[in-house]
Formats: sequence, structure tokens, C-alpha cells
Amino acid sequence: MFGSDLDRNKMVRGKIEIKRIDNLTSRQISFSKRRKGLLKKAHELSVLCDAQVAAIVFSQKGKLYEFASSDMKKMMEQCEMYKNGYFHAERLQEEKDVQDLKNEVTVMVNRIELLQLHCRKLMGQDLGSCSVEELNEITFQIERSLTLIRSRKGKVHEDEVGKLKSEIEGTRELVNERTKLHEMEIICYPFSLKKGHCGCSQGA
Amino acid sequence: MFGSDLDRNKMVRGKIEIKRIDNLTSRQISFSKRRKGLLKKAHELSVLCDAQVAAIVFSQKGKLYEFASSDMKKMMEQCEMYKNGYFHAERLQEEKDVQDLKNEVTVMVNRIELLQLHCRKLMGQDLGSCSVEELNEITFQIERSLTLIRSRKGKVHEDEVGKLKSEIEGTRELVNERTKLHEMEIICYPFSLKKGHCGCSQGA
DNA sequence: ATCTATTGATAACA
DNA sequence: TTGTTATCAATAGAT
Repeated sequence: MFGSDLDRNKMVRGKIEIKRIDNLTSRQISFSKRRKGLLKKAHELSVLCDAQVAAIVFSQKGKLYEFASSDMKKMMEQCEMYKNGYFHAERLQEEKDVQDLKNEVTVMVNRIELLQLHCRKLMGQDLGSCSVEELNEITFQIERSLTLIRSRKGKVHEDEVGKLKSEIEGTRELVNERTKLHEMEIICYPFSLKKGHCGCSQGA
Repeated sequence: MFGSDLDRNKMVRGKIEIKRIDNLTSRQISFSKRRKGLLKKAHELSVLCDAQVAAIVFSQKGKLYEFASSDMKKMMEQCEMYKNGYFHAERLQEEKDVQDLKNEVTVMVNRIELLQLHCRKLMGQDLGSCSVEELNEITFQIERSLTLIRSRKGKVHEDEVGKLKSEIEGTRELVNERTKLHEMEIICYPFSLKKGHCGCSQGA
């Protein structure tokens, strides 16, 4: 009788199988108790044995419970700080580089606008904003340009003429040569069958 | 006697104070046993209560012992992957942005060079590379500029002249007004003490 | 939450 | 180190 009761008791109370508790309430109660126990054990281990211990528990609802020995906490914080510091420095440098590039672009945009304005003025556009002095300056500049360009054109023409002349000279020499050869031909072969050469220029 | 023995036993065996164990051997033994216990409890909690549990223990020598429920492991891995992916994507985007900026700068440098060349040619410089056609074109452009600028100068002069004329007109009217007033004064006050008005212009 | 029977963990010892 | 045992601690089930 007693044994039987004890056995029944033992089945009902105490020992359990390690598998998911189906009953929600029982599971929640167990979770609460065992969670507390786990964190306590973690703490005891860290103190008694002077070890670094961390225990992290998420409930099914997503709530966080944790323990971390002070060393572990410090370690984690240092790790975070190191990571953050690293990324931060890298990030700053990158941002600086990008800013530099943007500044460069701005400077260039300004430069382009100035150059465009200059060009347009040289081309007789956008003169509305020019003072009389500026107009005179531009006129002076353009007149000088005209002189320079005309001089350059003259040079180019001269060169061209020179080239043509030397070409003509070359041609003339060639013609002379041919003429000479022709004459020689006539002299050497006076009775050739060629037409239009009836001795009218033999005297050369 | 028994009570005393029991008490002594209780003091020696079983219950302990939660503080660092001084004896190295005892501490190491305790560490081994309790560590095992903690990881077991972590496992049991995760299975029984279907929770996400992790426990991490470093020995004093720096050796790592850990437990993580499969969900926790998955979670951590996902977190790592997510972080890596995130940073990776961010990084790629940043690199793309920087490259875009650099391309923009290159384009602008080219644009500036072209504009500079154009300006210089309009100013009669660097003409060495120009063909005759180009020289003619520039000449045409510059002559047109000259016409435009002269026209503009003419307009400005006209405006100025107009302004001066209207000023002079205004002044003349003022003078006339004064003259009239003056005459009226003389008419109204013929015997005033003013000098130089001896009635010689009374007839107007 | 509190109680308590029982299992589980572990300190001291071998 | 591993195992044993006496004892304490944790906790399942009940209230």
C-alpha cells in the first residue's frame, strides 16, 4: 500500500522527463522558477570559481532575462566600444573624403560658370551686365584676338603657298625633266611613230 | 553528541558561502562540476519551457564553454548575417556614391579644359592646332562678337546720352522756372533792394 | 505566491 | 581525474 502510493506519488510529483511541457501554465511556472535558478547558478559559478559567466534567456514573448559577471560585462562593453570606435573613425574619414570631393565639385562648378561667362562675353553674349570699361576691355581683347588670328592665318597661308610653290617647282622640274627626256627621245629616235612632233621644236 | 556531530558535518559538508573559493583545487573542481550543471540547466530550461537560452563560461585560463538553444544559435547567426549584409550593402552604396562623385569630377575637368581651350582660341592663343577652317570659324565668331559688342556699346552710349539730355532738359526747365520767378519778383517788387536789376529787362 | 515531497546538484572525501 | 555520499538546493505539483 505505502509502496504503491509512493510510486504513484513519484510518478506524479518530482522527476520529470526533459521535453517540452505541454501545459501552458505549468510551462510558464517552470520557466519562471528555472530561469531564476539558472541565473542564480550562473552568478554562483562566477563568484565561487572566479570565472567569466554570462547567461541569456528570452521568454517566448521575447522578454529578455540575463546575467553577466562583471568581467564579462566589461569585456562586452570594451568589445562594443572598440567596434564602435573603429567604425566611427572609419566613418569620419569616409565622410571627410566625400565632403572633400563635394567641395571640389562645387569649386569646379564655379570655375565652369566663370569660364562660360567669359566665353559668352568673348562671343558677344550676355553683355547686359557689363560696364563701359568692361566692354572696352573685351573689345580690346577681341581686336587683339583678331590681329593674332589674322597673323596666324597669314602664316598658314604663307606656309601653304610655300608648299604649293615647292610642289609646283617640283612639278616644273619633273616637266623639264620629261621635256628633256622627250627631246632626247626625239633626237635618239627621230623616226618614231609618235604624232604631233614633226621636228618643230628640234632647235632647243 | 549527535547534534554536535551533525552540526560539524553541516559546517564541513554541503552548504557553502557564496564567495570566491580560495583553495585552487577545490575551486577548479567546483568550476568543473558547476559549469556542467549550469550548461545542463540551460539546456533543460530551453527544452522544457521552449525558450531561447544561451550560457557562456570562460575558465580563468580563457577556455570557453557554452550552451545555446538552437533558436538562440540561429538567431545569433541571423544577426551576424544581417549585420554583415547590412554593412556590405551600405559599403557598396557608399563606394558607388564616391565613384559617381569622382566621375563627375573627371567630366568637369574635361569640360573645364574644353572651355579653357575655347576661351584661349577666342583670345587668339593656342592657334597652332587649328585648321584653316577653324581659323575662319573663329574669325567669323570674333567679328560677330565685335559687331555685337559695338552695338551694345552704341546702345549704352545712346542711353547715356539720353539720360544726359533729359538731365540737361530738366536743368533748363529749372532755369526757365527760376527766370520766370525772377521776372515775377521784379514785377511784383520793382523797388526791391536787389542789385544788378535796374529795370533793363522789364519789357519781357 | 507558498508549501512540501522529491529529485537534482554538489562539497567533501576517497 | 572519477566516483561516492551526505547534504543542500531546486523545483514539480499542489494549495
